[in-house]
Amino acid sequence: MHNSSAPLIGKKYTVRCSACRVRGWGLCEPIHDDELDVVERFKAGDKVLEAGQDLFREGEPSRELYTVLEGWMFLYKLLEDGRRQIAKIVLPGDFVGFQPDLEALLDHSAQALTDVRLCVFPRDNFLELNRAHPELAIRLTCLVAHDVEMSRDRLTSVGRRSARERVAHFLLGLFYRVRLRHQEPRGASIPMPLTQEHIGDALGLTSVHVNRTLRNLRDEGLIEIANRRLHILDPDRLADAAGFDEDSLGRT
Amino acid sequence: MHNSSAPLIGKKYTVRCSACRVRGWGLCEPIHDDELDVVERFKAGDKVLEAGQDLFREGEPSRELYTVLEGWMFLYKLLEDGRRQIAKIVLPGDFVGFQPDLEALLDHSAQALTDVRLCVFPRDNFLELNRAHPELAIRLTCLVAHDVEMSRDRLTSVGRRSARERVAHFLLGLFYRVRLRHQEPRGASIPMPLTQEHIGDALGLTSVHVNRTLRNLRDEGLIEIANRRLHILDPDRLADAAGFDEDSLGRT
DNA sequence: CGTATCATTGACGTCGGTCAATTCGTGTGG
DNA sequence: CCACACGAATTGACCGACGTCAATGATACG
Repeated sequence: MHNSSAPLIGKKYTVRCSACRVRGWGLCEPIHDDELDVVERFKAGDKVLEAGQDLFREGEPSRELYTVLEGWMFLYKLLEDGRRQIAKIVLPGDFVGFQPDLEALLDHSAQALTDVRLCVFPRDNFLELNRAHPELAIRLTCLVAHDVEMSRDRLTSVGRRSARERVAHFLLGLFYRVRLRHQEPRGASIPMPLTQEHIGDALGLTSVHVNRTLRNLRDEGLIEIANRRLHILDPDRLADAAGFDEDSLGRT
Repeated sequence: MHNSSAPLIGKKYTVRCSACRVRGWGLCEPIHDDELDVVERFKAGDKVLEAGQDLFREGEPSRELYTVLEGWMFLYKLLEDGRRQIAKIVLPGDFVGFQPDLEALLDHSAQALTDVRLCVFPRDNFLELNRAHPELAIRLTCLVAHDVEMSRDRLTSVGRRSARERVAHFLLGLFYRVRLRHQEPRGASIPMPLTQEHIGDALGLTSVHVNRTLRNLRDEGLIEIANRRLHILDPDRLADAAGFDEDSLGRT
């Protein structure tokens, strides 16, 4: 199991903030270049995870906070009997692990979809750092507030849209989100490390029904999934199928 | 239409922060008593809304931020064809209207369930206020982060729980949330201004199915709804029906 | 009283779930 | 290079939870 590009496992260096791949996206975006060393001194190092591994699990105490540098993850919750809800697909630049009470136990889990490299912040004194750097605090608030928006969007899909609309909406949203973030070639396709089961667990569907829905969309020439990549063949008609609201494409 | 207690409409005075009913709950909780006048000078006044009125609507520019002082509201999103998803039940002490980009258009609407009194903050310079008061900024972050938790909880319900589990979970969660907040008599009942349609729109169900589900729970002696009040008759068995996770009762 | 809103209930339909078999794809060992 | 293993994708047959439609009550309010 490894990323599409170069494997991460084994590379043991620590990313310098000044050369950080997500300099423009992560928590540190509003931090002045010449203040960056304050954050860098605070940073506890990098962490590398293989695809399929959990970064943390619901019920554990929170020890660290993370910015994803490379690779994809997802956040999820489990019910007692094993039913799973995936709450968020995490892309490079996303900040994970924050919760209202940093002393409390974690209320959700996080798992790597691909091999992943993370920037690690110690939990202790994290609020101090924010107090000392109001810009950081405000940026954090905005990141979290954006999570609320995405989460309510998803809730609206799962609560009120048909399976077809949900899948179309999800794929299109993911597509735009990835395209905004990756400086990658601007083709009409993105990497697709999610299985149909992942998609189902994100949308409140079974993988079987996701499969049928994807086949419909494929048969109609709207999308294509091959080689672990998602191709958007007809964005307009896909947006129709999604009942997509173009406004909701803010800075994700 | 009016609140269970005294009607709000017509009372035109402005609540003093020092006598604020939600002093211990709202955004200002961490603000020192002797600093409170800074916030008070920032406050733009009170606003009163009748039950059923919208405070703001999706797509409008954001002008103000609010703390609910009295009464209940809900946040919701509409699809083009009118389907509605209720994202949050808003109680006194809750802060509403914040979004990642304060310049952007609102991505959701807010409506009063009962008559409501709000504390109004101007949107402009709100971030300045936060910059000047790091405690406020951090408190805001925590409030927003708590919204994420609640939203993901709801998502998990809607995505992965049966109608029965959803309804039981929702009622129990609301019950605890209200009880934590109101200094009210600690009986086993709370006010219930929500219609069955509201409950359905919050849980991704139709009002008809909510009705049937409520009847089941009532027939089994778990709950009772009468006189616009919800009575929890058997919290333990209701928690069973919900597959309720007792951990998730943090400081809501 | 008349009207409006909400709750309730029955008959019936369907979207999406369940179960299970088959195929595909990719990585592994011989 | 081939045989095999294992997870994921695919497909069909069937089913049931929840939605739709529509009628009837119950309450509240002007």
